[in-house]
Amino acid sequence: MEAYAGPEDAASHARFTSTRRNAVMSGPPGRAYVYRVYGMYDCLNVVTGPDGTAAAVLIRALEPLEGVDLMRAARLGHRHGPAVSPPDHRLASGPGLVGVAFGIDTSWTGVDLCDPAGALRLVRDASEDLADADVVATPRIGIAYAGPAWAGRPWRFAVRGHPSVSRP
DNA sequence: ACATTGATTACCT
DNA sequence: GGTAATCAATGTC
Repeated sequence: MEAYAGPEDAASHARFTSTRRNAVMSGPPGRAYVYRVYGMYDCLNVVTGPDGTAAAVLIRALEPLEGVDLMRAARLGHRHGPAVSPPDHRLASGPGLVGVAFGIDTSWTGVDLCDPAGALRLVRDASEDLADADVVATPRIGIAYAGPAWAGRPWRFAVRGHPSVSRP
């Protein structure tokens, strides 16, 4: 995952004046912010700042634990679904692929991810204690345009050596 | 109204 | 190593 701040963050979508795309970033936390990159991939963020403060976390990758068959089906049905299917652990190993695997598009923006009855929600899985996970912090990916001061910040977090992480 | 660009990925040599 | 696909948003006229 990767952290993005408000107008002061030269790498953040919130650096621009509020638009229909990024307005939700300034709203209450726990909501979804989905944007389209390069005209093809829809990337999922979780709004994190308090209401009135723009901030969000981009879900860059995740490990498929259940519904692998559904993810493969979603991938095949996607307009940019690749011809060959990857191994299970690579079904969501990138921000664009997370969107493809879950069938998420920009219409999901604003959805409350903390609603226990929601179709897409954040849960705490007590069966796996991530407090002991070997987490590494690295610079964010693909934001060199923001300049060294921001591109150099280690705001990307990943489990070290995890097979589902998008890049080492 | 038109030109440029990106929080990416898959496929090619 | 390089490039095509494809569009919302920004910047320029």
